[in-house]
Amino acid sequence: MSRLPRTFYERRSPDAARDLIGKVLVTESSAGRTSGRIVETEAYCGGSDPASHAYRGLTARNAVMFGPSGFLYVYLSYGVHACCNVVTSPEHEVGAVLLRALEPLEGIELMTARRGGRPGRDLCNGPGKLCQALGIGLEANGTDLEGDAIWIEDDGHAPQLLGIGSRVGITAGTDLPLRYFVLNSPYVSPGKPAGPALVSMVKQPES
DNA sequence: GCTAGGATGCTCT
DNA sequence: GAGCATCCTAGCC
Repeated sequence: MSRLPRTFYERRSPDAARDLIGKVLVTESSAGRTSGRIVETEAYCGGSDPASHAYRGLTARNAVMFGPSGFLYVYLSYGVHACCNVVTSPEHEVGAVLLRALEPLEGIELMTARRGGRPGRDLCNGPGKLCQALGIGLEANGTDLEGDAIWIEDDGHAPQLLGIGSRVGITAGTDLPLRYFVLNSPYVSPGKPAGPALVSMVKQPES
């Protein structure tokens, strides 16, 4: 079990989004430790991607995306739900990876309580849900993933079948295959892709 | 089981 | 003032 170093995040968002599948997101607070395996991500490519918050340039909300890689960008969606991104980009570029779904691993009781008693796969199968389950709120915006509150670990696990398709819940850039997910995982979010659901699938070597 | 629609408040034009 | 990288519930099959 090793934490991902900042160099892991210092590359193009689609590459980082693909390689984050199978990694473990961990949060630790006074309430306890919770963690889950990442089973779904989406890449947002800054200035070249009309669906990205960074597309229209630097604002007070998206300032973290324009900062160094390996930090958390958390924003409020639809005025109700927090959504959690990891800032990933080579130097002088802007990009982020949206974490959409997790397979719960540790602290399931705490997650269930945070989610109002909802059991099983409904704990983390959506961007708003996983933030709620792991206790990630707007105050986590700008958190350093090399700190001791929130980080991502590599436990050597890699999914055997990786799906690549269109992103979910957006109205621009819908034709870009920038959504990565574990095929056949019951923990992937139920949202309907804006474009083709499955563009391609990749077999990973067993690890 | 599936689908449609309302809630909700911040952000940007 | 409109639009949103969503979630939940009621209603229907």
